[in-house]
Amino acid sequence: MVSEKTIGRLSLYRRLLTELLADDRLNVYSHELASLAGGTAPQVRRDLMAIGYSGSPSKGYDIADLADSISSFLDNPNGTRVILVGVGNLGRAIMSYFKIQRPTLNIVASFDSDPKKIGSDICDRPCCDIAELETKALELDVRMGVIAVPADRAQNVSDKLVTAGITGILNFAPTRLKVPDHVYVEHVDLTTSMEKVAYFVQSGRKSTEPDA
Amino acid sequence: MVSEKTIGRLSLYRRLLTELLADDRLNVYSHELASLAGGTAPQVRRDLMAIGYSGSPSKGYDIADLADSISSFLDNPNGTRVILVGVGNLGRAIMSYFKIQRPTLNIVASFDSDPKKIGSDICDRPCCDIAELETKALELDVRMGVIAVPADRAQNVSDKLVTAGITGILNFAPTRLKVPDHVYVEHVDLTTSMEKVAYFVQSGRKSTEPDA
DNA sequence: ATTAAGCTGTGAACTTTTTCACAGACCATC
DNA sequence: GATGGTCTGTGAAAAAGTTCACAGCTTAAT
Ligand SMILES: NC(=O)c1ccc[n+]([C@@H]2O[C@H](COP(=O)([O-])OP(=O)(O)OC[C@H]3O[C@@H](n4cnc5c(N)ncnc54)[C@H](O)[C@@H]3O)[C@@H](O)[C@H]2O)c1
Ligand SMILES: NC(=O)c1ccc[n+]([C@@H]2O[C@H](COP(=O)([O-])OP(=O)(O)OC[C@H]3O[C@@H](n4cnc5c(N)ncnc54)[C@H](O)[C@@H]3O)[C@@H](O)[C@H]2O)c1
Repeated sequence: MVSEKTIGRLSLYRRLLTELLADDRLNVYSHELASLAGGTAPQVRRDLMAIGYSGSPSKGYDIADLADSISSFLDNPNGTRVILVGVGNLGRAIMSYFKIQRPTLNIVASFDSDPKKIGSDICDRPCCDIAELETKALELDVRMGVIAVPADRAQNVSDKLVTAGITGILNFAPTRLKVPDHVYVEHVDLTTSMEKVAYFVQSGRKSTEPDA
Repeated sequence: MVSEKTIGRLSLYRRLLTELLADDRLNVYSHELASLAGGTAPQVRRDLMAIGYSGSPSKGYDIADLADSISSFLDNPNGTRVILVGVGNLGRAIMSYFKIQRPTLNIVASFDSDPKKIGSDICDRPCCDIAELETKALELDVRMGVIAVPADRAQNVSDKLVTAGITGILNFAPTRLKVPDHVYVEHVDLTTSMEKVAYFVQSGRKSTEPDA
């Protein structure tokens, strides 16, 4: 089984490969990809081994082909439809960023509790009443949700998402969500990230880890 | 030496302890803190052992005292002064969020290249010209920086920060920064986080990791 | 007093992740 | 067609991180 860390790095490799393609590169060696990704060559080779991809000793990896292989491993072939709850400062930043993104990751609607926002379009997507979350989510056939509401509302929103059949949540609220076993949660804790950097600045310690 | 993972969890524990304090709790057991943090009891005890903190077998840990111990381990006693570069959607969200935060983490100024933003105040802090970064950073005596500029500008901004004496960077741009050895970089890669969740949704795999 | 229960601190075992190191493949050049 | 250099794929070793399991302490109840 492919480890969670490898999944994250594959996503990174794919993005780097896309950039290389745009530069008209055709092939890449593990050590080059490693250097771009901030890792080591053996690690790149292990990660690719995990998805059963093979390169050639002379040319390295075929960039376009590898990117395709990673995509067919990572992506849902029908694309992933996403809803976002909490259209505040952060929610809006995310909406605007992923609006322009690849069609495979598609934020199809947002939800809020603020009457001023409900009914309007945020980044070309309808902003709906949080009360309609369950019905709308089923209707839109969505499996993934993003939580960007204040911390004290996050667990409640999470419960609603789970009821609506969501099985993956990206959570920006500084709260550890309690969810059933079949639901995957990724916590993005910006305060902790800030405090970690502050600690390393304060202590004078240098970076040791291959990746955050 | 305290591991990077432990540093991150200590930051989380401190926030949970602060919440418990606000609920007038005085003591907490490792298994309670573990449950709030989404971890295990032995792990909490190991993490606290790493900073040399001891609880009592009968009462567990003294909440206020433990929070203080974590703070004196993590924080610079004079506070950490931070500058942010790139006042776009994301940069503004972060400015507004950390404006209200504890005085120990203080975003003192922002920088941008857009003449419309330069000179104005963003969240009560001056927005300066990126060209002045080096001089202003020295003047403000800042050691930590946040990068929220477009990907193709990130390395250039990073170089400027390093020249200005910054030793810790929180980077939101989807670019792996090249920095000298003494500089600590934390990458927050939201696209990868999204894609990870999408993968787990698509594959039907459940969450296994103790923490993201 | 004595017993019982439930906690912490920690050596040791275990698991996961990363790195090493080298056989085998491939190409370019002589 | 042999030689040398440089790559991949991978078993094995090492390192890092986590969990187990229990001794020892403290309190509460009998
Ligand atoms: N902005 C940041 O940089 C930052 C940093 C760290 C953490 N966070 C966390 O991210 C979350 C969002 O941050 P923000 O700065 O965007 O906050 P915000 O206050 O700007 O936005 C919150 C939004 O959620 C909406 N909302 C409130 N209750 C709701 C409910 N029950 N259902 C649906 N919508 C609801 C509000 O109307 C508002 O639009 C918060 O939990 C915050 O702690 C943000
Ligand atoms: N918004 C998101 O949700 C999101 C998600 C993933 C990644 N990111 C990354 O975060 C970064 C910022 O995202 P955003 O949505 O805020 O973008 P944005 O375009 O809204 O903001 C970028 C800001 O940087 C400024 N800028 C450009 N060049 C500069 C320079 N050389 N020096 C100083 N300032 C400069 C621009 O004037 C603008 O204010 C980008 O790298 C983006 O890829 C953002």
